[in-house]
Amino acid sequence: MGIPERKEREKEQRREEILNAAQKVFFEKGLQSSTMDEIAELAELSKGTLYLYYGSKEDLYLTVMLRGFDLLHGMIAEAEKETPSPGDAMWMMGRVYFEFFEKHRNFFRMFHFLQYPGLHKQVSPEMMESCNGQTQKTWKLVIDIFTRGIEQGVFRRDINPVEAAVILWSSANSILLRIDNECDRWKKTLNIDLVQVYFRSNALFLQAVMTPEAYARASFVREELPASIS
Amino acid sequence: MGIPERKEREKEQRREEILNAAQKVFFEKGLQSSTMDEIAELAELSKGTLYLYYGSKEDLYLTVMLRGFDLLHGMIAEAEKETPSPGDAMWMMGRVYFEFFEKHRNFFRMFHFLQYPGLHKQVSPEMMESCNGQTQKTWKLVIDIFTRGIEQGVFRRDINPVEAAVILWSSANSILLRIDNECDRWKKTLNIDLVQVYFRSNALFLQAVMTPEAYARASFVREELPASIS
DNA sequence: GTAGAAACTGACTGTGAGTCATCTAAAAAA
DNA sequence: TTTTTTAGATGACTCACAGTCAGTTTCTAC
Repeated sequence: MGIPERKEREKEQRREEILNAAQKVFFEKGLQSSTMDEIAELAELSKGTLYLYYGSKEDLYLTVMLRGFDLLHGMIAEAEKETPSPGDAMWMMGRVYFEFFEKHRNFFRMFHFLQYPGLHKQVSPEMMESCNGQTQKTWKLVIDIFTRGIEQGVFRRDINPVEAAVILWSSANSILLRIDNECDRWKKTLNIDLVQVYFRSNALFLQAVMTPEAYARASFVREELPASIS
Repeated sequence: MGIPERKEREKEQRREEILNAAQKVFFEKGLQSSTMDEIAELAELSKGTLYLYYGSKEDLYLTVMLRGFDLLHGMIAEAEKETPSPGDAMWMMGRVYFEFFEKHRNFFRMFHFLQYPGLHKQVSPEMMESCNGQTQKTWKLVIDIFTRGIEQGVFRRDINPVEAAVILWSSANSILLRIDNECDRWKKTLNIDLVQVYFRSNALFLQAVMTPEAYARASFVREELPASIS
């Protein structure tokens, strides 16, 4: 254990410490209302030091977000491993994403930073690349399930696995976002439980892309849905 | 025409002038990069004056956005009026939103301000109310088509019109957002045309919620899709 | 012990949202 | 016509905060 190695370790540790402080502050206040001074104070470092480790506030934010991506990827990978039938696995994707949404709401909210246009000014290209790589990895998992399902005759042969993944993921994401923002409003004004809508939407989609035989056999069809979280 | 009336008119006109300047600047630079000073200069007024007419930068932004909502509402209302069959009308909703997306991309992008959490700090409650009212109005149009379609046996009786509207709108919105941000990436890395995905997603959804007989009769099924915009 | 490198600091700069004491010109009153 | 009142407009100012950098401290090597 030479000195350079120890220093390298210490540097990495400092990076982590900063990231932990940032995560705490970002979770509490969101990107806009968090300040670098506050993060620095929590990390017991000066503001200048933060910039030795991270290029900008946004870079720091995205690095925290990547932890969320990792977490979600892990959850999805595990669910996929434990669900051999592609039809059921696809249904599990929806359930797992919902579970992630409930347990790690702060990370879920961070994800939408990427989608919000015009907020990327300060993000370094390398950071952008990291994020794209991470998302690609997770997309690949979902697309592969579709590909496998088509080969096994579970999904219709005329659907494109990538297209199906985009459709399922986009609508799931969009409805969860609505649950996060507007759940109470929909409940009050139109008596709609958006959580139910989320699962019905996924079910409707699967019914549309699965072959009738596979759908009839699928075990999720009569599964009990989670209760509303409102 | 008394003096108070004239003054009132002039005040309203000034409000509009400010709004026009703001729209131009926001369209060019987005919310973050636009400054009140720049808007003031373009409107040939001092910054202080802007705050006599609008409570905050965000209020001003949302007021511009409301113009976009109006525009979209008008387009949807007209399409609905000219399409008697609820099945075709639902398909038209997707086409009209796409047309809006293409022609008024700047407004489309503004819409997502509402969804982005934590950006609403500076928005006045009245402004929020206005936005909710506007969106409700447009939701109602879509929901009514579903309700009518169910009564006429075009849509399955076991679907809830509000739920169907949420699902269709959310997924459409989400895919358009992806087209806006990531169209080229998907084309390059996976050779996927997201515009096609958008229309296929809508078609898949309609197939799932329409009765088989109505679907067989629907005129949109074999319609030619718009070419990619990439 | 000392030279030099690496890590850290915090006062400083620049920017931009929002404020407010002051000014101006039009309307009302005299 | 002159004076008073008032609504509307102004822009210099404050305050907050991201990002910088000249200077300081701490650690390593010799």
